[in-house]
Amino acid sequence: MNQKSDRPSLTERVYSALKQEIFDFVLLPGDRFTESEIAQRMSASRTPVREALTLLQREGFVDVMFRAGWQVKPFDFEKFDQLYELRIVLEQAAVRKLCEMEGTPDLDALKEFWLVPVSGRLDDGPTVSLMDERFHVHLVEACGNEEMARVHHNITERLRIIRRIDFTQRPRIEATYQEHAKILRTIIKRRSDEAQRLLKTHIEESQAEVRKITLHMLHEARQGHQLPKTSNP
Amino acid sequence: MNQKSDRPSLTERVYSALKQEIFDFVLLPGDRFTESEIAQRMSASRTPVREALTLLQREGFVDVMFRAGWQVKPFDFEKFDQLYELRIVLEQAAVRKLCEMEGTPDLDALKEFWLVPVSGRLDDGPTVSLMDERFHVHLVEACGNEEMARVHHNITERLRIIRRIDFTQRPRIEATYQEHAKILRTIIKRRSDEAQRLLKTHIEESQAEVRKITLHMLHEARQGHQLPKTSNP
DNA sequence: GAATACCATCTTGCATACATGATCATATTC
DNA sequence: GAATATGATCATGTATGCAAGATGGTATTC
Repeated sequence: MNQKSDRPSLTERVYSALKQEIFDFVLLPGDRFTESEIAQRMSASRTPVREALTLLQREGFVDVMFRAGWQVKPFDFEKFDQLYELRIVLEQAAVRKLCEMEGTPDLDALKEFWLVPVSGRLDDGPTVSLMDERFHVHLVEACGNEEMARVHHNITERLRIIRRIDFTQRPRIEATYQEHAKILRTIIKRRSDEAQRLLKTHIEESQAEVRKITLHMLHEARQGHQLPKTSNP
Repeated sequence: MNQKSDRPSLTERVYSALKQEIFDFVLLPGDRFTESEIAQRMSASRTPVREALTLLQREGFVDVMFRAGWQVKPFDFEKFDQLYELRIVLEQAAVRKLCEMEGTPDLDALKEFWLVPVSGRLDDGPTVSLMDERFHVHLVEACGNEEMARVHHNITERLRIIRRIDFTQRPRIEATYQEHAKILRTIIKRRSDEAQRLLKTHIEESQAEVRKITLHMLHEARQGHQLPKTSNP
């Protein structure tokens, strides 16, 4: 009866592709582009492109200028800070729920990856970055509140662009392994407050690191070569 | 430069109008409708209607069936519970921020309405319902995190349909006045934990009341006249 | 030479056209 | 009479057409 037809529509295809291009810096923050341009690149008409862009706009990834093209939303560090703060709020709530849960929370997948001897650890930045994201997403999903998971997922995507910067450096990868392991063990022991504290510190450290590197990159870019025309105020 | 053109587009107009119709039960949960039908009613073409519907779909207000029309999302009490829980998480975080804020939080508008002698209280259900919503929204806005406020705003809209039920009864209006006043005073005294506790209880009481009445209404509807074809499983 | 006026071009916002698949009432078959 | 087959109708998904406004470069003026 409820067809739901999961045959992916063109709109969805364009939507995902555009979002991915933003994540992959194919479209840089501040870049301007037009609907026809995207339509041609994606072999679609303007209609599904427009629908995809309307969604991306609502989610804060792009801006439209009246009859004057679209723009990838420029970096806004204040927004990033707010999103980080929100992330902490949600993940802390999730951890609290996990610790107070009746049955055993489903953390097997996480344990399998993060609770391993040092010899079993990966050191590939992009992979660990991906797994780090999954760790936090999974934590929230495991607490059983789908709406919370949905909101958290959106925030995660908004932050993805800058979070990966965190894993360009070796020490951060090791720190992530250690901290994730400790957080997991504390949750398993049901020590809610301690787990929340660890989680908060963990996220804030990552946030601080990202900010440090980003500012450094911006500084370098401003001094040296041209910065992509990010019209940050 | 950045035009931003706040001349409201047709898409936006249709979007708001449709959402309002859902809030006002002009479109009932479970109702099915078509794009052309809406387009005609709103004096627009299908294009802006589709864009508006795409947004509403993403926000969880409507469902689309492949080539078989649209449907106002049927009541889903599990979702409502999850949204209530999320509301509590966000508002508690906001209250914590308010209590720990450096300057004086901007709560004047709230004080003016809620910290009044009994004689100055309103007893009009719809009005108090509106002001109740504003109370909670304002609380989150005052804490200064726009992203948190945005998410909270969306949740508030998703819950609006059933929250108004809470104010169909006189005692609940009085309770709301008392509880809001107490919460405000506790925040002003910067007693964070106490304020959070009060807020949580306040929301949960409202939630319990709503659920009680809703179940009663559903029961009556199932027994007596036909329920709008809400295909809840 | 600088600033302004103007025109061709481009871009979005909206309307419309068309194709494929879903739906439902009717007809047909056993 | 019930169940299935069938076809007209309708709905969405996508492409395209058109209009009004934004943009940018050129010409003109002082």
